[in-house]
Amino acid sequence: MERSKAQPYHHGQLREALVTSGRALLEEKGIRGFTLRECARRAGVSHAAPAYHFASIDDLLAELAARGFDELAVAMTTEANRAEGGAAGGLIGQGVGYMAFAAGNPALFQLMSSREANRLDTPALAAAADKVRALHAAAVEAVIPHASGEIKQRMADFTGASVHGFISLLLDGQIGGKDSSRALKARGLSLLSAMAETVVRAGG
Amino acid sequence: MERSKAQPYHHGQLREALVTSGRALLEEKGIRGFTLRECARRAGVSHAAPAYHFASIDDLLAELAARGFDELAVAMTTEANRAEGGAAGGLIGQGVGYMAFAAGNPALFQLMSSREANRLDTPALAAAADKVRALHAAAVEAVIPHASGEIKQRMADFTGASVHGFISLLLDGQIGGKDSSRALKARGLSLLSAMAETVVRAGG
DNA sequence: GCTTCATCTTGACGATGGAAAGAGGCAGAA
DNA sequence: TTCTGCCTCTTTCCATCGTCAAGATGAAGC
Repeated sequence: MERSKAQPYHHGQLREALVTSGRALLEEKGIRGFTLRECARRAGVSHAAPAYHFASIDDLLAELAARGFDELAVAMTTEANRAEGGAAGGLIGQGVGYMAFAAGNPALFQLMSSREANRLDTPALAAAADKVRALHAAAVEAVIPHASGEIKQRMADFTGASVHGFISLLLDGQIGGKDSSRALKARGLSLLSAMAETVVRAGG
Repeated sequence: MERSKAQPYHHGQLREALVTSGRALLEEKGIRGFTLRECARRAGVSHAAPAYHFASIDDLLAELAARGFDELAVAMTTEANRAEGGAAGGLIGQGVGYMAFAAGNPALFQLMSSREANRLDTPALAAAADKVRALHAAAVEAVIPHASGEIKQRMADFTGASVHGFISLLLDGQIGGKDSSRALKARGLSLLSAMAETVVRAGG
């Protein structure tokens, strides 16, 4: 069969291409609309080609989730570094990065947030999620370095739950149904600053 | 074909049977492992029988989610009524009911929490979710009846996000990985009481 | 008893995830 | 250079899925 130069027999970058097309497909069709064959189609290969790179569709989803956590970590770090206000500002910045990532990649974020319900579990995914958690714990630690371990953990629970819960409910339409994007950002920032204040108080 | 008395041609309660088997299947196999045909099999009917009662598989999932919200509302109300400590105790009770329901029905809860990602949207589902939200708003209102509308809303955001975020992260293994069930309950209660205290302070 | 009609079954269609077998092309050995 | 082996991709096949269309069943009203 004739083959154009754009689609040689050996793709060469198929794994990356599948991750890219898969991520787009996930956001377009949602978790339940995601199919391996459509990913392959968009990457320009046959439906069985992905098998060599991903053992199963769940393996590809797990890879997408793992890369999502990597990217989430970058977003959190970037915003934390840009923020002013010392350690507390850094913690708020992490929250901003977290929410911005979730808002920008809602379906991927939901996949990451419900990998248990979707039965996804690979070492790479666990490690990527661990890294995000460590980043968050370090930010809390920086705000209240002299507090007890228990208080630090409680504050990490509290801040993590607040940020994750707020953006999750928002993306799911449970809060702020008719508010403007601008107003929602203000509500998010308000939540973040109140949250940071609570942590600071807990450290004193 | 011969038919046992247990499986007459007309099931009679098929809709209810499908909801029951579907709910069990959801918890067993997760959202991505859920199939309409398996629901029908467990209900003892042919694979096409559900079509008369549910327009599509998404329609059945939406029904499961809607009933989940109904049940969640009952759990919240029951715990709130049982709680002591006035309005603040009631708010805490709602949180206890919320977490208990989520912990007892993790897959269903995740379905309810990501219906956007799963593209589920029916009037009954929206109404059931609204009722839960109204219940929560009323509990906050009862704690700080004299506060401004903005503060009430902010406190509802805050408490909703805290409770939802905590139990979501917990069910997904993001927090409390190796802790005992007892310790986790304590952490949850600690979070709830701190949360209620924050609301009370916001009202003064 | 007969009709009617909601309910359920059977059978079919296209699509999916996955396995098996074979073709294509690159890279190292001769 | 040519040959050989292996990694990659295609083709073909299978069981299963959701959904549709057509037919069978039986309860309820006449």
